[in-house]
Amino acid sequence: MDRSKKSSQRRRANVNIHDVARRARVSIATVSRVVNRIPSVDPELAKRVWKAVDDVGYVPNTQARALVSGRSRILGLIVSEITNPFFPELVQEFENLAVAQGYEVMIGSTNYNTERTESLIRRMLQRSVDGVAVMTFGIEEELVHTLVDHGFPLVFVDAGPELPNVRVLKVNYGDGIREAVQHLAALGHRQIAFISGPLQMRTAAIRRDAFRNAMAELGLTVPATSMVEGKHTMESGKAAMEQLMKTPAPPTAVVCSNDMTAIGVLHALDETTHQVPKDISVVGFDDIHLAQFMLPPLTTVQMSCRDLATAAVEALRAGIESDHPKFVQREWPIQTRLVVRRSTDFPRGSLPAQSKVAAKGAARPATSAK
Amino acid sequence: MDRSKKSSQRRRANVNIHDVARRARVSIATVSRVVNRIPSVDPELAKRVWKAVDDVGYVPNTQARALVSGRSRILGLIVSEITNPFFPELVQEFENLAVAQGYEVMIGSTNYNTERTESLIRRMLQRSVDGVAVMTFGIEEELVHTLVDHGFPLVFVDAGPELPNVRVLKVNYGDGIREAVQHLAALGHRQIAFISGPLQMRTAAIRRDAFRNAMAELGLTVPATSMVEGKHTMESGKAAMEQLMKTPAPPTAVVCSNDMTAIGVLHALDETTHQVPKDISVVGFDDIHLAQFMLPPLTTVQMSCRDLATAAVEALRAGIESDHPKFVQREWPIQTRLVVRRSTDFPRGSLPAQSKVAAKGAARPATSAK
DNA sequence: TAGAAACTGGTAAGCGTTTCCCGACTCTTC
DNA sequence: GAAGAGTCGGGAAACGCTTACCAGTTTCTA
Repeated sequence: MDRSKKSSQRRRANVNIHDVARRARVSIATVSRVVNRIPSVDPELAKRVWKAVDDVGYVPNTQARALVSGRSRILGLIVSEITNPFFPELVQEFENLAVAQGYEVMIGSTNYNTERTESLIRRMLQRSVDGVAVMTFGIEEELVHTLVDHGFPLVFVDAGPELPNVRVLKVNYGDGIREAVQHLAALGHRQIAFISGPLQMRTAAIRRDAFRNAMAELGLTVPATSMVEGKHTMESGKAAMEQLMKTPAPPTAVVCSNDMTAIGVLHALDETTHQVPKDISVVGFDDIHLAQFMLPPLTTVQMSCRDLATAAVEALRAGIESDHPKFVQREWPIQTRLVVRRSTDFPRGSLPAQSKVAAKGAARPATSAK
Repeated sequence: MDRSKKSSQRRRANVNIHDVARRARVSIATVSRVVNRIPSVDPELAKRVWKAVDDVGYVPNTQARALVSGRSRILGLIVSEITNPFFPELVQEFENLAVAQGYEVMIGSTNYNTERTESLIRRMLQRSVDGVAVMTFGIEEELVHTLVDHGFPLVFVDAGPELPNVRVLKVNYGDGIREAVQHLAALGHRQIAFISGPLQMRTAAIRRDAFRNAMAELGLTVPATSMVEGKHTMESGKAAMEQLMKTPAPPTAVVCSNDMTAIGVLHALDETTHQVPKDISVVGFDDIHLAQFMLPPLTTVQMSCRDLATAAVEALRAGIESDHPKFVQREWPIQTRLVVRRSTDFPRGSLPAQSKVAAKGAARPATSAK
């Protein structure tokens, strides 16, 4: 009863700019100008056009728009794996910001798979995205090359090629990790171990170095057996912790390169008689949503998704919309900070009970657990 | 050195079909036919064209294609909240399947927010998606209306309007929940409580009814105090469990309407002296990834993301590509089944130790914990 | 009051495809 | 050897929009 209107074949275009023009008794050029808010149109006329738009229910066709303007108003977002809880949060923020700026976002996960990644890039090319944010936290060389060749604005995390259209989100791992180490040291820990991510992943190496430096600053040494390489997964975290417990002088605290690793550590300890935090303190990194849901809720270094997303979208927009893309800053700083929850405490028997409260207060910075 | 080629203004189109045509010394029509694998082209000629395509690095422009063909080859996917761990898994599967069929997917989350949802639908309309899967597990009436009016293929979960272009994924909650109840009953539980989702959410009501029926089948009664309404969140699960423990005869087992609720229950119990599963057994629903990472790993009713995604994509494709969309089946069944992990066990002291093993074997169906 | 400047709004040329229609060519067949 | 059937491939018309260019009006200045 309603769809008989225009069913020449299968669904064809809805109403178009001509319908609006006819109804408002103006040319299509004027409609276009009104819709795009080009100020040279008489306000009265504009009002008439808007009314017509409303009356006929006109929605501009993005494909046509993109075709003629050369910009798709789509931003690509490449992450490692969408099922890793860190990323949905990032995606969400990114999407909100992009949409607020009139962009759509095309999401893809590499799953650490070259073939998949290549197809992903090809897809983005085909849809002619206006720019791509690569938030994989690991440089995958080929990916970089393919993308760079095509000349559209690019954003990487931590490091990226020295090219005019590339911006880099510089995460300040040092601050957060130093806070974590100092927090543990203030609680009385001296034997602090570190479970890193896969070291060929650049971000993993950077985090590890940040840990080493923070320890050195406090004059604490880290025996080789206290540095274990994991894979940023729960399983690897569990395995790493089991290995740490076998060493002659097991640590009283463990700092992990990401939260999933820390969760693995919690699991490993759950299978022993050790309790967290009474026997061993655990610190994660990322502050994924899940961290606060663990038992006990995880003390962790927060890397704000919102900050990351904001910087990424802004850097991309700057590259796309600026008249002088060359002069846009190349590096965008991102802060990290410790969030203290319940997985860290004094090492067993380290302090007399009555001084605990004071020390605790001192050792626990900004306890904003959410 | 390379980009001087064609930089009339800001980045303009790369190579186009004309370039290929020129190089292969054919018309653009032929190139189009070759690229679209229309069989009426002489194989030799086709080979020449493919070579030209390769030589000049031609990538068809999707916008133009979409403009003329009227199909964007984009599938819309609407979920409730991408940060709820259930959804990324669904998104991933959906995307894989869609891409395999040559579609791109446009994801959006409603966040239970009407305004946001409206803008989302407007965006999808603008990008002229070929179809939309609404996987929110809750009917939001306005959403439905807006979508339905536009006539493109639609997929809903559980229930949807009776319209020719609408397909419905019918989840068989009954089977999985019955398995869960029988599992608990077999272990010896009689006082089994249920924490539902928000009951105005259709899926929540269905799950609750499935629980009631399963209990009735076993001749077990459910006192009103053992049915608590939650909100499908961790916080609400925690609150509900606290309420349950205050009742005169607290349950020995709790079935939850989703996993997040169950996780909340775990948290509530963690703050008491009750242990899971020794004192209380807990069963979730969904089998989110996280479920197996809990302490203890959660026994839960699995609703397979892959099944859901597969059905959604297929139903959508059927609506889009079929010559006779009317004859495509309206209902697509989805199974559920129990996955037994470690959060369920005998009620304390219910069975003598020596018979445990046997009972356990009997009571634990298909223990495929991953 | 004439002429220039400032505004408005219309015409039409693409943007890169797909696809209809038709002509050219190759085979058959009588 | 010519006519009819069957292939193949090219020309050109959309698809819906933006925007350069231009023409008509109005307003301002000398």
